[in-house]
Amino acid sequence: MHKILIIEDDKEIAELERDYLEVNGFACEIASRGTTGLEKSLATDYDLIIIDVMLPGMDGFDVITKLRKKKQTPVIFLSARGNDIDKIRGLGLGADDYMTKPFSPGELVARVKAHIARHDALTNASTDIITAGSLVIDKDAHKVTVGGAQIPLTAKEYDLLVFLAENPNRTYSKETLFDRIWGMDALGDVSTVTVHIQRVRDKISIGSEKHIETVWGVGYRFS
Amino acid sequence: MHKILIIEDDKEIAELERDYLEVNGFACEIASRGTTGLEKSLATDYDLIIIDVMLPGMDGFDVITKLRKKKQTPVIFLSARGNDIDKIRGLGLGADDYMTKPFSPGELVARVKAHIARHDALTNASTDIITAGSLVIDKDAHKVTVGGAQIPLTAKEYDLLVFLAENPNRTYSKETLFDRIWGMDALGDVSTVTVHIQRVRDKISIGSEKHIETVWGVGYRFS
DNA sequence: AACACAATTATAAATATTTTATAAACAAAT
DNA sequence: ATTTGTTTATAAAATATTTATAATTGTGTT
Repeated sequence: MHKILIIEDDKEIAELERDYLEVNGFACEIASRGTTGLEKSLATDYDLIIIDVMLPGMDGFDVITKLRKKKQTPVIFLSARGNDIDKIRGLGLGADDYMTKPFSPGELVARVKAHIARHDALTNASTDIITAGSLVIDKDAHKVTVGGAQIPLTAKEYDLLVFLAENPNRTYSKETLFDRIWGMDALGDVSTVTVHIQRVRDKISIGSEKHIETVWGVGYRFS
Repeated sequence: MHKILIIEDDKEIAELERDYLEVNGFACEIASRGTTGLEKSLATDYDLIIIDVMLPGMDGFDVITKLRKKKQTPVIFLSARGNDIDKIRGLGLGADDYMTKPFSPGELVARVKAHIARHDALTNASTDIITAGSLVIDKDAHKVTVGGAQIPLTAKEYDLLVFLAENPNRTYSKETLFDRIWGMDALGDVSTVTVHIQRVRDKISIGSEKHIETVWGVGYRFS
């Protein structure tokens, strides 16, 4: 089983997180101060650490800065203000994910699972991994995971998702997608693409994450 | 003959396990309490111990924790809840295998045999062992065992299985498998691969374990 | 702003196609 | 002669595509 450290001074939130994570099969420890959190994270090899930005004494920024000098444990940052998230990104503090409060526990669990799944995939000698939120695509294993749960995709669905995920933030017309995934010389209706997009969305949809957006009158975009 | 200790407070279940194991040639003893189980396991060198998590007085976690300080006897853990399994894994309690109730006696016997077979293979100076569930591949001896029973595989079947088992969680197309196992320059139909996969599956199939998965439209994957 | 209309996309279900499983016949090798 | 490997044929399963209908979005008009 995987061990998770929660560094959070609000006891209620910390216990809420712990309960949800334990129900989902993770072993959790809680540190209520930045200093104790840092000590624990250096002493033990956690699979993932959840850090709140606002902490008494040593704040989340300090904790991750000092931690990163020693270890590369995956970190999810929690903050009440979107500003902090920008700051973390800006400072290149090496957080692997960010969530703003308030967040749904389900979303937290999904993200934790995604990070664990990615890490597992990486340590199993697979190197060809694409990640987006709680979605993890392991190209070696030809496996797709959302929030840790494996999603059964058919070959075409998989190809379509991988193509879009490998080229995020670009909009492709249905014609282009058909050419790229079905082959230039394939003949058929572009409505096939619509249906496949629909099926992929169905299968990978979880919580509020919407990976494949519709660009009206133009096509689809992964983001 | 191999000696097995069953630590289980439910008399009916304990006797069911014992009966099945004895029919399969194992000598069994039963301990109905954690304390007596621990004493017995320390006093005698069993080849394998089956421990139920829920026990009166000292529970399964305590038993294995205390046992592991002295001995490395293989242990199979039984639990009614999947949660416990995670806990065992998470605490690094050194259980070698886990089963959730309800389980089929046949499955239990198969796993017991697999552990015994692996143990035998290891103590006979063989080092090149691949294990997956009740499947044991001894590359030194060029022997494959499922639930303790030796499986006669032909050369090609063996090569195919070993290749897949050595590269788990990776999907290989029939073309790739053909190249790798039959040689790049071999000529022939890829349906040969299909047939061999089929035969290997036939021979190593036992209970619900499905080692070789079909990735539809793509290939096969060992997991 | 509210409405109607057209264009586009979503969704569900039916049909067609492809891929794989299985068994058995055949060929090759030891 | 017997075991092993390969090919072939057929059945079964899974997936792809088309089609029809519903829902949504955009646009122009009042």
